[in-house]
Order: sequence, then structure tokens, then C-alpha cells
Amino acid sequence: MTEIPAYEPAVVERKWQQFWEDTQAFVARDDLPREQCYYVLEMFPYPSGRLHMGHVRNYTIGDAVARYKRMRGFHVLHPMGWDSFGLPAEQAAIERGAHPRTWTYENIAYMRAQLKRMGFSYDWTREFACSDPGYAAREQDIFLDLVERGLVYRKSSLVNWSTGLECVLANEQVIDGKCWRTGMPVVQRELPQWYLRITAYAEELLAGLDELEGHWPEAVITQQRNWIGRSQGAEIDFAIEGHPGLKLTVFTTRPDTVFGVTFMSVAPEHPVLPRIVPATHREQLAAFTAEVRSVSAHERLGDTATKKGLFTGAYAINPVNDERVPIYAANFVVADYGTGAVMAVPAHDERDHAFARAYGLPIIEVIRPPAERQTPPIAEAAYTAPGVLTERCGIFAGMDSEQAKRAITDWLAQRGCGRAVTTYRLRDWCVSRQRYWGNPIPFVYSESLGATPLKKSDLPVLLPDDVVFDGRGNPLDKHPTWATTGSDGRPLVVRGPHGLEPARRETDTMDTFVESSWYFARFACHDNRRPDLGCAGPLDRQRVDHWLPVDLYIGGIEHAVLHLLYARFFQKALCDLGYSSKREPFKRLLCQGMVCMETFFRQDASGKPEYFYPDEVEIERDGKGRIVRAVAKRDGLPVQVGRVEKMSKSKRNTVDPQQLIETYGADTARLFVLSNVPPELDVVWSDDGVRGSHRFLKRLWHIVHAHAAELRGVAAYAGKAQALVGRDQAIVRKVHAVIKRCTDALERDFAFNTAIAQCMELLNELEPAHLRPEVLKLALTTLVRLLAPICPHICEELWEALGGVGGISAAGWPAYDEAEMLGDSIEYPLQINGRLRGKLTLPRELSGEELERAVRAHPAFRAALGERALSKLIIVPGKIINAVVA
RNA sequence: GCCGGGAUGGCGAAAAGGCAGACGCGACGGUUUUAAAAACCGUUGCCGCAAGGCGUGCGGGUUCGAGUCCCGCUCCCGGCACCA
Repeated sequence: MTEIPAYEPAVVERKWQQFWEDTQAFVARDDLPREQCYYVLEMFPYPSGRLHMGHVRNYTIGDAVARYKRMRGFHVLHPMGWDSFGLPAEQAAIERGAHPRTWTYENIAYMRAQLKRMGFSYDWTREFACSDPGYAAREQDIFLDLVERGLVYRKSSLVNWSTGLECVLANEQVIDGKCWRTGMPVVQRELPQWYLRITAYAEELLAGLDELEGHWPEAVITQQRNWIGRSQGAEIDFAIEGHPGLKLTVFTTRPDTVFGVTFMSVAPEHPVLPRIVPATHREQLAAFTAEVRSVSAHERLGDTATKKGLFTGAYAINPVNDERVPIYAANFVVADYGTGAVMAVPAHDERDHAFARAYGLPIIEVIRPPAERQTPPIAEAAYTAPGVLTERCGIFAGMDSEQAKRAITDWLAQRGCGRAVTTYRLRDWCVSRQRYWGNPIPFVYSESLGATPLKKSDLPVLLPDDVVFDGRGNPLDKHPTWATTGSDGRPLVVRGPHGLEPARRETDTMDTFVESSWYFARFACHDNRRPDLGCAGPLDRQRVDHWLPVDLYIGGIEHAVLHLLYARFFQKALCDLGYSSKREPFKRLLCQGMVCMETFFRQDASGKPEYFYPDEVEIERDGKGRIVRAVAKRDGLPVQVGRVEKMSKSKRNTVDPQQLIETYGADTARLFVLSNVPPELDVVWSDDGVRGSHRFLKRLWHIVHAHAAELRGVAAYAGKAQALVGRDQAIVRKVHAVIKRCTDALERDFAFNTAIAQCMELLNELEPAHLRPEVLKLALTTLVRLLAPICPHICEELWEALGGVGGISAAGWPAYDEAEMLGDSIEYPLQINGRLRGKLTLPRELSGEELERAVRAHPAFRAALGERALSKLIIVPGKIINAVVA
């Protein structure tokens, strides 16, 4: 009996990680024909300290694809880096006194070691962190290019202000109207901020989605479409009574209803209001505006908010019929959508209808529903569908409302008081943050010039190290000298109209989504130099165009309209700056599901849940395996079994990947996260499931080593299945079938779960004692090659044990022959009237009339048919036989 | 409200109009063990002693044949939401 070595994952995994490093196995070249190349990328992590299970899943999927593509003969670019600017570093500084830079780079070192321990096949030579001066500085270059192209501007508008952190928050960092970190209220404040003109690309961002159809998840495409929110309509200018020079312009998608306007609603912040509101109404309006502003956008516009309005004392004149309509300030009108003003047509708009009823305003019908349509009286409900314009509509009376949209817009346009307009819900991207740990915005301010961009030769703007973190405001603002000191260490000056004058740096830093908007391009040319400045340039167009678009991009769906929209915008802007000609960055997108786990909790008197770690809970199950009761180990009292939810520290349902790797090894971890579900579905963590994956690897290890000695010198069976009999023949056919199914599963959907199932099935069917050595060798070498992308270390080891040399990826992906999958005879399912009633074994080569004769003559067929008369016989060769009887 | 995605055993899931439930987990029975764990073997959709019947959220339809296609519902998940 052969001595079988114990499966020690740590030993095997270290050995092969060393091998890959020594052979530089994953370093990508830039000079091979693009069609032989494949760029696979996972969304890079924020270095928060340790990997979590979400990372493990995301990166395992990407790595399995990278390794699979390499085995298929592709030259693969698979890079990794760090999205390393961001708020948690500053939070750590406040809470623990660690400097953000030290904290960040220590985290990177730890997490890099974890990634290496997982055996991910990254080209580490291309690694960078966004906080590296080399990256941040080149981003400042790009920022200045964007300024030159008119894609950057500074304006004052309402922003989310966190009262806890004393800084601006992005919309996504506002959860239910509260600051995501402190839980403190977020209020709207009027502040000057820097914006990127993403709206200049609204139409292209929308149109580009059509090409991504079929390659990106439908959910992401629709979310982006909704977010961009194109809306076609008209702007209409209303004169203002008593103010001949002024007008109030509204945006509407229903210009056909303009004859039914009975009042106007405008945002309380609308700039024209102060000029048109009579003194009698000013005080009230100021109070109303203050009240509206005191609540967050969430409360103001959320579905719980009540519609409130205030008559401003001013009147507008309807350009189509010269009617005088009152102007209301209303809390539901958004200042920066459309024109910040709305014409209200209560007869044909539900919201206007409700408002008119609440404030006693007239409701005038101007669109008549088709006669066949039953509609409630207009005083009771708005009619919003198409119809015919009523006699109130002047020359347009009798016109179909859809046609009238166009006709009225044209009529208004001819008179200079209206125009066809397309608006977007998408707003420009507010990129300034009042924070330290981010990339400085390369602008300075001076008395006579205001905001002035720095020259590229003055870059980079580096962050000072000696800053104080007290949790109040932006540390850069409080630094004694940084903002006023030039890169030469002398006082910062700019050349103004009257000579040199003192200047002060912008102390806002960029939103960290800026870094993640071009890192995928930088990976293509991470070492690019700029001969003109003797330093690294942002991007090398040739190499960016070589690698982009990324063939497969993998990450969580939570970035559907954030990172993925910003990155698409940035790529288009980079093209217009001359850095690339590939306008879409990601050809195919895979959004992996979350890693979830059951939760246990108990509610205290106030209803606040107290969560329990799974190992603090004892579970009782019934005969079917359902949980019937759960109690806390510490007191024996029941706890509630919560939903299966995304792993999170606050719910205490996390598993530390480090623990998993130490107990079972990286290969088991990788196998488990790819098993059981396709990548885009949520996976439910279970210790039992992990043990199942580990058990499979142990079985594979055992069977290979039990026969390695005898098989090492044996060639894998390469002949026809036909030449074999019995189990040998069956296994050869199975091997071909399994290779085909694995290949199809990966090519179609990256369905690693079904590929793994195929491999398990093959292993389950192997009975080594009954197989010829060449056939066993074929089966085993096939298995380890099919599994190599998923659990590469053990497969390398077993490949070597079976006599393979030069590493398993060099061995290539196994080939199959469909003809070899098929036996000489087929066991046809026999249906009677579509119900399965038996099996008919018939020779494979039969078809057409021959086959039909053989079926009719088959004893099992006659038996199943009995006395019943056959009215139709369906025979699908190779598939099924269905007899239709009366 | 609008948009998108779903619903298959006790659980996660497979099945590209052709044998529903592959594979894994759990459960049950067994082997081994002082015992447990681990490992291995077997059973496991539901009802029924069986023959057999019934089964892919519900109701219709197309088809020789539907989890899959069409029409109409119900429920669940996600996104957006006074967006004019």
C-alpha cells in the first residue's frame, strides 16, 4: 500500500505561491496582439485593515477567470491596487491617534499579505495605491486638463452638510437623512464647491448603455438610465406682472396643457423671488424658506413629507392666453432640476390637483379624455392620459394632445417665449470634500484673481504630515503654514495684474471616487513616464488603448450608479483629453452577490436588538433540519432567529477569512465561495458547507496520492472510447462530457458552481480498482486541470504528483471530443401523452424510418402502449420518444 | 407610484422546449470506534404498505411535450421617487 501524505494546505500553498513568484508567472506584457490578451479586473479594495468575505468572493471569482483564461491560451492582465484615500483613515487618527498615512500603509501591507496567502494570480509589479504621490500627482494633472477643457467649475449651491463631521457629504453617505458615521443630522447648506461637468456627457452616458446591453446586468443598466433620467419637454417663459424685464421660465413635459395653468410653483430658493415678491409677503416667505431649508433633502422630498406652499404675492402671465396666475413657493419644487419652477395644471397632474384642492385654487380642464373612456369628474381626480384639447385652447382646440405638445412648443418658439428642451435628472458631480486624507484640489485663491489653477510644473500638491486630528472640521484648514506655502518652501504667491500677490491654497480635497475613475487605465501603463516634465505622466495612450476596455470587470452592485457611472464619465472625458480612444471602460460587467449568514438576536425593553455571534447560540432542529429553537449558551434563554443577511460587524454574523484560511487553507476557501451558487447570487455562509468543500479536496488528494506512484509513468488514455469496454469506456465518455459541460458553464456565465458539480460527479463515479491505469490517469489529470483555476495550489501539487512538469497552467485546458461522449446505444425516455412511461434502449446510429420501425417493434414500447390506439408518434432522434394515444 | 429581477425538496441550487430536483448541505440508517469526532457505504420531492398518483407561486393558453414560451394575477427582493 502506498504511503499517502497528509493534506496540509499551508505547506502545499506556500510551496506553489513561491513557485509562481519565482517564475514570474503572472507578469503581464504589453506587446502581444490584443486578441490573444484578456484584461480581468476586480474592483480594488479600500484598505480598511483586513479582508472580509466579500473581498474573498469578489477576488476569487476574478482569479478563477484569470487562471481559466490563461489555461485557454490568453495572455492575461490581472492587476491589483488600493483605493487608499478616504474617511476611515481620518477616523482612525481621531480615535486611535494613528496617522492616516501610517494606518493606511500598514493596512495595505497586511491585506497584501492576505491576498498573496489566497494565491490570487495578480501582476504585483503593477500595484499602486491611490495615495501614492505618483498616482495622486498624476490625478492632479488630469484635474488641470479637465479645468482647461471646461469640465471643472466652482459654484455655490445647496449641499449635504454633516453637523457631526463638519464637512460635506456625498448623497450616498446620507442614510435616511442622517450622517452615515455619526448618525447626526444632515442639513442643506449653501456652500461653494467644486463640480465636474458630468452632465455634459449625459446623452453619451445614456446612449452608451445600449451597447452594454447583454454584457452588463440589466439591473445596472436600468439603474443608470433612471439616474440619468432624460426627460423631453419644453421650457416656457411666463412674464411677471409689474416687472416688465423679468420672466419666470418653467420646464414641462406637458406643453399641451399650458392653457390649463392656474398657478405656478417655484422652489423657495428660486433667484427671481427676491425681486418680484412684494414687501407685504417678504417676511412670510423668509420664514417659509427658512423652515424648508432647516430639514434635510430627505425629509423635504421624501414620501413622508407633506406638500406645503406659500403664496408669494406675485403673479405670472400665461403667454398663450394672457391669464394672470398666482406664484406659489412650494417645498416640493427642486431648485436645481429643470428651471426650479413649475407651471401647475391641476386638471392634468395629480400633484398639482392635490395642491389646488388643498389651497382652493381653480381646476380647469383642457384635455378631454376619449369618449369611450370612463373618467371621474375633473374636480375629483386629475386626468393625465392623452386626449383632445378643449375649446379653451384657442387655435389648438380639437387637436390631439400628443400633436399639441409639438404644435404649442413651435408656436411658443416662434414668439420667443418657449423652446423644446431635454433635461436630465443627473446633476454635476460635487467633488470637493472638507477632509485631509484625499487628493488636494490644485487651485489657489488670491485677492485679485480669485480661484486660479496651479501650473502643471507646480504639481504635485502634497499633503502635509504634521496635522492635528480633533474631529472638528478639515485639518488642512487649521494647518498653520501649508495653505500659504509654495512647493519651494517660500510664501505662496501668484502673478496678478499688479505683480506678485499672496495666495492661499484650496484646502478641499477630491472625492475618493475620482481616484477609482481612472485606476483601471493606469494599470495598463502604471510606470508611464512624462519626458517633458521628467516625471510620470498620467496615461500612455497606446497602452491604455491596448488594454481597454477591461474584458471583464467584477464587483458589487452597490456601485451601479456611483463608481460605475463616474468611471464611464471619466473615461469619455479622458478620451476628449487625448489620453485614450476607448470611450467605454468596461466591456462586460459581473456583479457578484453578497456573502450572507444567519443572524441571532434578542430585543431589550426598548426594542433595540442585541445580536449574538453564531457560536454563542445553541440550535435545535427538527427531523427535516429546520431550526425549531435557538438559545443563548450563556443563559439558556431563547434568542430570535433573524433573517439571513449580508455579513456585517454590527449584526455579528461575520466570519474572518483569516480564520478560514488557517483552518482549511486557501483552496478550500476559494472552492467554497464558488460552490453552490452562481457568482451573481447571494451565497449563504455555512461551516458545514465549508467542511463539504474541504472534504472534496481531501478525497481528491487521497485518490491521487493512492495511485500516484503507479500512474506517474503511465500515459493518459488518448484512444477512442470505442476501443474500451465496461467501466473504462464509461469513464472515458464521462471525462469528455464533463470537460464539455465545464467549458460551456464557464464560457456562458462563469458558472463555477456547475463546473464544480461536474467535477464532483466525476470523482464520485471513479472506482480506481476497476479501471485501467491509463483511464484512471486520464480522469485524474483531467480533474486537476478543470479544478486548477478554482483551487490552484492543490491542483498544481497533484498534477506534479501525477508526473506533470512545468506547472499546471502550462498544461492548458483539457480538450474534449463530442463524438467520444456518446455510447453506441441510447436509452430513450418513452412518453405516453407526454408522461414518462418507460425506457427504450436503441442503437445510436438509427434515425428516420429505421428508428421508427425499431421503436414500433420494441417490446417495451408495445407493452407500454397496451391496447390503446396510437394516433401519433413523435421521435426526436437522440432525445425522446412520445406516443400520442387516444 | 414607476422601473428592474425573482418564486423549483427541509435548505442552497441544477436543467438553453424533450427523463424535474445534477451537485452540495442537512436529516435518517449502517460500517468503524471504549466514546465522540473524522472517514466511508446506503436512503432521502410529496402522498401511499404497494400498485400507483401528485408535483417547479396561482389561473388560463400555445405545443406531441412547458420549470423554460404567451396572457392575466399573487407574493418577495432591489433601485428610483413630489423630477414637473
